[in-house]
Amino acid sequence: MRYPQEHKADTRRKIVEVASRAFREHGPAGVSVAEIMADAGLTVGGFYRHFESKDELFQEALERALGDTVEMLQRADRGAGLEGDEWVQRAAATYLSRAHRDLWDAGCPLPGLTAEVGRRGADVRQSFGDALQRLVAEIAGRIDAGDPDVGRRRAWGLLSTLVGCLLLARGVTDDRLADEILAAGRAAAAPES
Amino acid sequence: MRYPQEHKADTRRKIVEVASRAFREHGPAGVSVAEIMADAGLTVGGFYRHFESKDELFQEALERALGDTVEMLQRADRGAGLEGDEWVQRAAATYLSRAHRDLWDAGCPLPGLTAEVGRRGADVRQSFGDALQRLVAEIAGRIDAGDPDVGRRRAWGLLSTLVGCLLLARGVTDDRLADEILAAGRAAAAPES
DNA sequence: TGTACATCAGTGAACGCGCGTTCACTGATGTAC
DNA sequence: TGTACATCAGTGAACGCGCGTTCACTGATGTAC
Repeated sequence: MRYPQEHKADTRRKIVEVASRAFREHGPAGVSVAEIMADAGLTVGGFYRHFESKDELFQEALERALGDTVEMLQRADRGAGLEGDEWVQRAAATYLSRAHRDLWDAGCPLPGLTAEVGRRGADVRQSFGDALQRLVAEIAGRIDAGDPDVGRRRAWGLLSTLVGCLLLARGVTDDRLADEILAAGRAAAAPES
Repeated sequence: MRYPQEHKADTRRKIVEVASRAFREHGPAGVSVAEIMADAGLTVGGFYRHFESKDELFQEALERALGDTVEMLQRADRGAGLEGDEWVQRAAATYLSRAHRDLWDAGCPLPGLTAEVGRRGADVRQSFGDALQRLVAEIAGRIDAGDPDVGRRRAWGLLSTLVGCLLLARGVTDDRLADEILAAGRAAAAPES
């Protein structure tokens, strides 16, 4: 059956959205193309009308998921327009919250998927690096250090702490231990508070 | 053929060692049991005389790999017996070095494998959490803050930054960008230097 | 305006392939007599 | 001391299964005439 004009683009978007959640939750090796298509209300066969391979979908889904992180950090101050240390503290509290730790599928993809990216080809890593730099530029803009180089450096440092802390907190079973890790990460990310 | 007394234990150790490197480099989904056994100079069939499943091997290989990290951090000061901020600076310089970024298979397993752990069952995560706590106790002992609770908190914060930074640096293709990330991580991990 | 045809998003079965796991077998060593 | 036998680490082929990908097919819509 032939579909109206915008239909194909809508379908593609839907697949990427579903995949973005599934990959974050189970990792690329943990979900099949068939499962993703079923979640999107479709069947396997149609997949290759939209993507050349599962890898191509992975790359796109990852970029889309990174957008969620940008949004999360932008909304961290709830429109208060904070800057500098106050914003850092808010961002850390949001990112290193119990809620985010337990939210694999709609949260930041960096803790769960970056290792996979590192093991992939140069093209995936290139587009990932570009997206990362956009995220860091966003953070650096909020940090508001006089020198932009200093802002960028502090942004990479902050992101490292956030990502590493959430990763570790997600790796352990004991919730009390996870909370301890998250609290330590918040303290390390925003020292004066 | 029947083998001398210590032979079985030696073989098992060898398999774990080989697996520990292979899992770090390619991830658990990226290496087959057959490949691991071949690397250890054996054939697939014998695997189940030593392990109940690939998962059991993963768990043991991960614990062994974490031992490498403890050693790396212990040797970071090259026997100078450093403590406090000086030790932190040395440890960060070692962990967040170009060499360690490029050393997937013999380096710290935390950036590359923790996400996998987080997606696994409670038993793997439990033993992982225990090993992590041993590592953090080691770090806390070196940090030497008066209050042990503060030391532990700072140790988790430091480890978060180290792991997150190496993870991000390994995800990008551009070596210059990776170096920038590593330098930012070193600055964040050891602020006064 | 009406009609025949081309298009192409989506279907569902099929194809290969690799993987984790199983299994019948081997044969050198330790042990029982 | 010598011999027959039990043991069991290791072999290599085979079994199922799931997965990524392919393919012949469908049928409603847009388009050419």
